[in-house]
Amino acid sequence: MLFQVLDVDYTIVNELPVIRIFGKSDRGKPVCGFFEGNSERYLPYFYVDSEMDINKVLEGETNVHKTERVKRFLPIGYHKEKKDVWKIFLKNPAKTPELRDRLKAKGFDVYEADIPFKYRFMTDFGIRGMDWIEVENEVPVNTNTVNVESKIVIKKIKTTERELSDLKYLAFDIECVPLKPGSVPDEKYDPVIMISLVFSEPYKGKKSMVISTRPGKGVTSFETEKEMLEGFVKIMMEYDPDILTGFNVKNFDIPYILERMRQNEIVPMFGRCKKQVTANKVMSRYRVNLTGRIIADSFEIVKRDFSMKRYDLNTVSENLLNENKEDVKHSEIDKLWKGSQDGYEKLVTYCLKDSKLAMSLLLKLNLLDKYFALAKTSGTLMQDILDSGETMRIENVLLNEFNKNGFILPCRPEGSDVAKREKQRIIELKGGFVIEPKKGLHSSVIVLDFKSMYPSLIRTFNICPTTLIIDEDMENSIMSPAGAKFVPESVRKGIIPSILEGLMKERGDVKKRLKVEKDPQKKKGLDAKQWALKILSNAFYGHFGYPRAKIYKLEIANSITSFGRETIARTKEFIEKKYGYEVVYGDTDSVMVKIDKEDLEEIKKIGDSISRDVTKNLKGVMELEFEKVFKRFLPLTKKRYAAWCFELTQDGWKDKIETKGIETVRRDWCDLVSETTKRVLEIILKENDIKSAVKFFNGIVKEVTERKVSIQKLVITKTLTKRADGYAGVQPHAELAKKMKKRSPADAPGVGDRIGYVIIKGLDLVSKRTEDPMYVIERGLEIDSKYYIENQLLPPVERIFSALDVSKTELLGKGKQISLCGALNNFSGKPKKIEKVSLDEVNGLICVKCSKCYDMPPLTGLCECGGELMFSSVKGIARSVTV
DNA sequence: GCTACTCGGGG
DNA sequence: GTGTACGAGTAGC
Repeated sequence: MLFQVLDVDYTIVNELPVIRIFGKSDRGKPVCGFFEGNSERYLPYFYVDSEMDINKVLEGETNVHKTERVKRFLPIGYHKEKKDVWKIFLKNPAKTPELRDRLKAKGFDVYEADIPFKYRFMTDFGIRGMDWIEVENEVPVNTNTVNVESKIVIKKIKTTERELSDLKYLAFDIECVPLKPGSVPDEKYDPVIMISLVFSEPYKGKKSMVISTRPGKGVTSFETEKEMLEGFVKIMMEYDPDILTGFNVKNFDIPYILERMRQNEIVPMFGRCKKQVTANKVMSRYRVNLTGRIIADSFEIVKRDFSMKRYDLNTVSENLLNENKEDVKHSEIDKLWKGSQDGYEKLVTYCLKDSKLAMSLLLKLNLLDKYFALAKTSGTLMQDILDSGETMRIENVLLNEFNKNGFILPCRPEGSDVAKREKQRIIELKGGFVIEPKKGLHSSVIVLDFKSMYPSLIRTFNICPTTLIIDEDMENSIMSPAGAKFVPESVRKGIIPSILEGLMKERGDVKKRLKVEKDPQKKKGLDAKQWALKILSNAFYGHFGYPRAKIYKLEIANSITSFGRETIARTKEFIEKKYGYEVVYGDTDSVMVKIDKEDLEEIKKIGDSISRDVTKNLKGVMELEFEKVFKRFLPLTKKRYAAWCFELTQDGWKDKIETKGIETVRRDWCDLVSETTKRVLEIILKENDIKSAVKFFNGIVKEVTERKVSIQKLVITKTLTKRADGYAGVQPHAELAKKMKKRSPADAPGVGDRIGYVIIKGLDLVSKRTEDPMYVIERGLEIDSKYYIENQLLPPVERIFSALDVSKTELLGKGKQISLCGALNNFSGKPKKIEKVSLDEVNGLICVKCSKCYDMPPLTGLCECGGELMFSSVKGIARSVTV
């Protein structure tokens, strides 16, 4: 039998563990393989480095099975010889931490005592997540501990290479109604009213289903919530998906449904073993345990893989699928649920659409390809790849490779060590070298990059914890500019350099295959593979400087960056001295070289020849590459620039505007800002015309002042995350929500709603001058053009222009901006005092003593000169204002 | 400029 | 489950 590994866990049989491998056979059948061990039971173990007789220490430890004296290399520092260490075998994996902590408390050096049993097994038997396993002469097992038909004993394990099997997907979405309208549903009290399910393979001839406690067209209805939830479990078990998906199901739908099952006294059992499904809250996030299936939450993956302003299902589907959610507001769900049959059916469609979209995201965009590749290359189980970050992947690779070569790994640090490391890291870890940018707008700049710089440095200089020379003196050692010393490859090749060599060579092979591959499906798979190899290679460097890492070594991290800084500095010098070109900028692994040619092909030729020349003079596997051309390059500061970029692709040269560190989209900016910033950059970079860009901006300022800009472009949007009166400070959108509630409680925005607002003219704090755009249009209110110019448009644009020495006054169109107060003073000479004016005549504040004008009252309530402030209007100064 | 805190998605 | 885990963006100093 042949099957692909989806999940691994263990169960206790006769007080000893038995490994279970959950997978999908080549014939599309779910399988569970049981592995007990061959002649001997396979048991958990860890290591202790001690000269003492450990058996004396372990007397009375009931969980210890046996001990062995074995030879291993210690992981940190170069050691000529393996050392005698104790290998302690245990009975119950779950009780390992207890013993580990007792030994640690007694001062013993403990190794590999924090490896989950399933990973201990996988490492020892060379099994990686999503691997194919070949089993011969399978023997069926008689057990009722798993909900899988094919249950077999595994005696011998052999892995093979094969394409991904066809997996079965289920997308679902729940709807629930809060008992208290307008609040967020509470899983303790508020029932689930409806669940939609979408199947990747038909289930009883259906592509989708909606189950609910109210009958309707196309709805499978149940009498009670309890029956519906039982129905949900039944469908899940019968359909038996490998992958469970939905939008934010991991942090909402699943925990919610589990609590509803508890309230209804249903045992939550819908995985592939007879263990209850649990969702544990860890630091405000849930971790769901669903044995044998993989939860792949579309929301989480999209958030990781795509950069967007917002990540709600509608925005995400619009951007990635060109589809939209059904148009139902949260506050409407209650009405539709309780209202007419037509309205109810709208709710059904809405619920179904959400599941469909979640499924489409996963399948149409092949979102999982990259993660399947990461699971295989790092050896991590698919669920862990989706749930956890880089650390776990790296440490899995490390465990595999260290063990294979006779090394053992340290344990993860304890809380107090992490805190110490965090402090030390800030002080001692030095990053890459950023070349001071040459001011101005440059033309024809070549971008040259070091190919995989940090991994290449690690390989070139044999940087590894296993080659680090600790307090020994040795000839021929390699010394980094940071001072650490490593043994050369001839003495011992480091494990990490070897890992990286393997990963990088494999990536080269995959890329070669990718070039000739024609089949689009296979191409996607190969592309995911090369991406995973790159991501993994690049993550090693960071690991040495990560305070929670098993191998945290600042000497190593600093050695890598110091070699990097040296390389970049030398490269800059080399290019400037030998070629006479100017290096206008560079960051960590790149140099931007300004040359005097126009033609792209010609420029590339020069770039290639410089790269070759530099590479020739570099050590080891270091390589400088031509990357792209900046036809125009505008550096603002270190780490911030805009460029008109040309890249050579398979279909010739492709151009785009590239920005780094310049915010073009920000949540709290209105559309006008991003549009204007974008256009300004375009004029500067593409037309090479600063004056024209200034003129364009002057025009926008004028349009705003003259109120010619569509109000839609001035709308700023924020989400009301809690009740409007629950905010501590003054929040613009919360203030508006309060106002709207006063006007019409029924239509007021509720918690979770997005609120769009504009800033209108007035005397209050800006945050209190927020208004509903519709209300502004209806009432013909005046927007605060000064706010939009000074606080929205100017900040980003000013940063760009200051790199070109264009001043703020030029941007505002000098002469035209006489402040209203100035005009007022000029008209009236000395301000006259008027007792009362109405609010719409007020246009600012004025000091009675020195006549200085203010749009907003200073915090002190008084003028800088100490004078009293009065309202000013076209008519003069008012003591009070009628509203 | 840096550090501390908040909030996202879901209904 | 031999594991205790974000991260971008904004407010505040």
